[in-house]
Amino acid sequence: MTQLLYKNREEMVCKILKQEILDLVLKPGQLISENEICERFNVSRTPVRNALRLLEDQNFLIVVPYRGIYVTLLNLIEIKQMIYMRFSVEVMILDDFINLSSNSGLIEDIEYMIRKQENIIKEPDFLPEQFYRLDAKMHEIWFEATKKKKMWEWLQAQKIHYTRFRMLDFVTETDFIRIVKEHKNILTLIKSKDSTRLKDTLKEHLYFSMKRMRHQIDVVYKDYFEEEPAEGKFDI
Amino acid sequence: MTQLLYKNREEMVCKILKQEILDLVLKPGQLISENEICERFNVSRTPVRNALRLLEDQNFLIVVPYRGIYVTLLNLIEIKQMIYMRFSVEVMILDDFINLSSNSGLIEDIEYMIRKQENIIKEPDFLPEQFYRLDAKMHEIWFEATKKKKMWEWLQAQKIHYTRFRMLDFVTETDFIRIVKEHKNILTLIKSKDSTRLKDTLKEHLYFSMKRMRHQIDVVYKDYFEEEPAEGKFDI
DNA sequence: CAGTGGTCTAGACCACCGA
DNA sequence: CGGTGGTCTAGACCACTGG
Repeated sequence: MTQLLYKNREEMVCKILKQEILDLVLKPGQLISENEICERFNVSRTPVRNALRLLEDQNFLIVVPYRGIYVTLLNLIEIKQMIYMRFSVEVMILDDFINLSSNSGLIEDIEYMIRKQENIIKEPDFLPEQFYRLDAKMHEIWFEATKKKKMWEWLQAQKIHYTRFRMLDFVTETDFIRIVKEHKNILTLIKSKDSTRLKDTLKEHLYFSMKRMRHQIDVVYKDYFEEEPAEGKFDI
Repeated sequence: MTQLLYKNREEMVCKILKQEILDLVLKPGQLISENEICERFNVSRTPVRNALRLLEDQNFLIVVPYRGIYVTLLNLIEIKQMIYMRFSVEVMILDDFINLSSNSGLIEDIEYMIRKQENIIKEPDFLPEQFYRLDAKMHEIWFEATKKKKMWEWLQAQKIHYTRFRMLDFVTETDFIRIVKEHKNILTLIKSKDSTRLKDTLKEHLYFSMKRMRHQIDVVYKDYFEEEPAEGKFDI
């Protein structure tokens, strides 16, 4: 039974709904109902409510009292600010990282991660998720080395909107070769301890997905996003 | 009745426990029990469990399955990383802020906040909480102006440990005059658009509470903190 | 009004811990 | 073993929404 795959019904409901939201089976803006979920999974309200509350905390759902529960729309403002926060923090972290007395072993780690990235995108049955996992692992290296692991966890916890955003990105064509090339660039700059150019390259790297998606956002996936205030559009 | 002060029993339990934790009535490390809470407030497990889950999410409690629920210890590592994140982000924000074309009105806002701070600390029945609220309001100005309000909210949401840390700070003697002086310094540097010195001053400002508390942490409040790995002690 | 969520209870049974 | 939390159900009643 499905039962055995999950610790409990709450987790089952939560995980399944989450995946459906990420996969856009449940569309941004869509209405869902407590009772429907109860019936669908054949469980009582308690585990369903707990699951829904979790999903609300994680920003997948928004509960409107006495009306209904909606899948959240993607929020470009939040995504931009998330990227900005990543950028601010990572600039400083990398600055610390290149000044670490003994980072030679770590540089090898980074080189290894990049090689893995190169290999994986060549495989015929390659899945974008795998790449994003490797990408995250690489960034994690310098957070860990500069003893900022907790910060990395916080940043990860808040990136829900960003995650779904990237999910759209899968559908679109993603230029993994370019991404790996940028990673190599970053590595070179780390080695040469070129703080200034590192900053620019990192900015380019983190903001690239936003630039690439701009058209898709404005046209194809328009309904999945919250209205933006007009002035906010070009000042990422 | 107490009932009328709160939306529901869950909120009542949550708010009261939270305040007791912040006030150190419930001490870091202390064991509490679900059943005790139920009896004490005369409510069933459901609202208590929900309240406890919220407090756990907010890092006030840690639930150890089948054993008990403990008030969390303060975690210096997290506090340090929180300050670091504040610092990284705020450096960049202020850099954007001083380059804003029209920030003259905003500078007046900052001046106004600083004046209020000066006044409030002179009052005889002045409470530190009021000062911290004003302090937060001031920092918020440049987050808002650079359109990074969401980021500010995220940072606020994660500062629980930091909040209790500051709570200890109340007990200790806090040099509010110095803090206001630093604020004035920051303002001057904003006006002169001196990005480099702004960075240093901000660092000093944000890390000051940590330095001041160092002795208290190591001696007086030792039991309230988690063990730190020895090497982490001096590398904030 | 009917429908949705919001709140809560009582009580059941299970799973794990430490003595 | 006894005690703690972990999970879940069934069912009750309330409060707000929209038509």
